[in-house]
Amino acid sequence: MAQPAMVESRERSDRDELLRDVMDRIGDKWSVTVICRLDDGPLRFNALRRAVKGITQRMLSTTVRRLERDGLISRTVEPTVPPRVEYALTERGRSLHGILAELVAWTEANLDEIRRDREEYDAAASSQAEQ
Amino acid sequence: MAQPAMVESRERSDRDELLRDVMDRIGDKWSVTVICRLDDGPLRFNALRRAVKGITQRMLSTTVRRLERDGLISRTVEPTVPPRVEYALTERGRSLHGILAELVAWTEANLDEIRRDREEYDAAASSQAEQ
DNA sequence: CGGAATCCCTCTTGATACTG
DNA sequence: CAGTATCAAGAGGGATTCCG
Repeated sequence: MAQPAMVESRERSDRDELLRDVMDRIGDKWSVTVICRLDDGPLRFNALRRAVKGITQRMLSTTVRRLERDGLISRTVEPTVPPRVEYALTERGRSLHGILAELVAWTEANLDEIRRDREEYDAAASSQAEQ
Repeated sequence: MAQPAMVESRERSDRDELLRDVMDRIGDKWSVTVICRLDDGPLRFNALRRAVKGITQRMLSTTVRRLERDGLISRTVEPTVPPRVEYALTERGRSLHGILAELVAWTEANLDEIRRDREEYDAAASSQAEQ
């Protein structure tokens, strides 16, 4: 039999850096929302802007460029005047969205209790501060 | 038949805010790594500090306090001298780790290609800047 | 329409030193 | 051992303006 070490080639700390590389990308304020919106279908710049409530032009521009750089979304320009630019999830982006959808489901299932725990924690902390 | 709207009670924009609430928590620099380390078993403060390479005392302290506030990890103090404080994942923390593990797997499967795409993207961008 | 450039401010993080 | 306090630096993000 082969040693487990041959299959388990990555150390834990390597996985840490790996995961952080992706978390740094999708952990910003807007990336996950943009991915979720585009999972419903391709959108042009201003339509996407309207779909992602609260985002500024600058941040949408920055976010889609970074996602395109990582091959998670595609950017298609029709050279008309004025130009039409369409953004869509790539296959890689769709596969990532599948996992994010699980995170959404987990959040919906847990967030109410988490918020209660937060209040409880804050109440306990502030009552202790009064001592 | 019941309207789909009765089941689909949350709007997309509500889910956006929901998900961001959790992403804001685990999207910071250290939370995910701490959760992954504690999934291997409970650890005391300095052991956890050694397990999470590169973290400072201050950031570990801040991170575990926030994770405890959300009920993702537990903090147990043995009132000895000097004190022993043990951190462990809660049931909720373990269930979240299950999803993070999928994210780790996705990252391991995709990161090499992502990094290649990044280089390609940057090379194309810089060659265009020379024009 | 779909951006880029600039300014500015806040929040996160890190370094360091101190403590029960 | 397990933290807290203080300070400084840097990145992320918002508002505004300009452009092809």
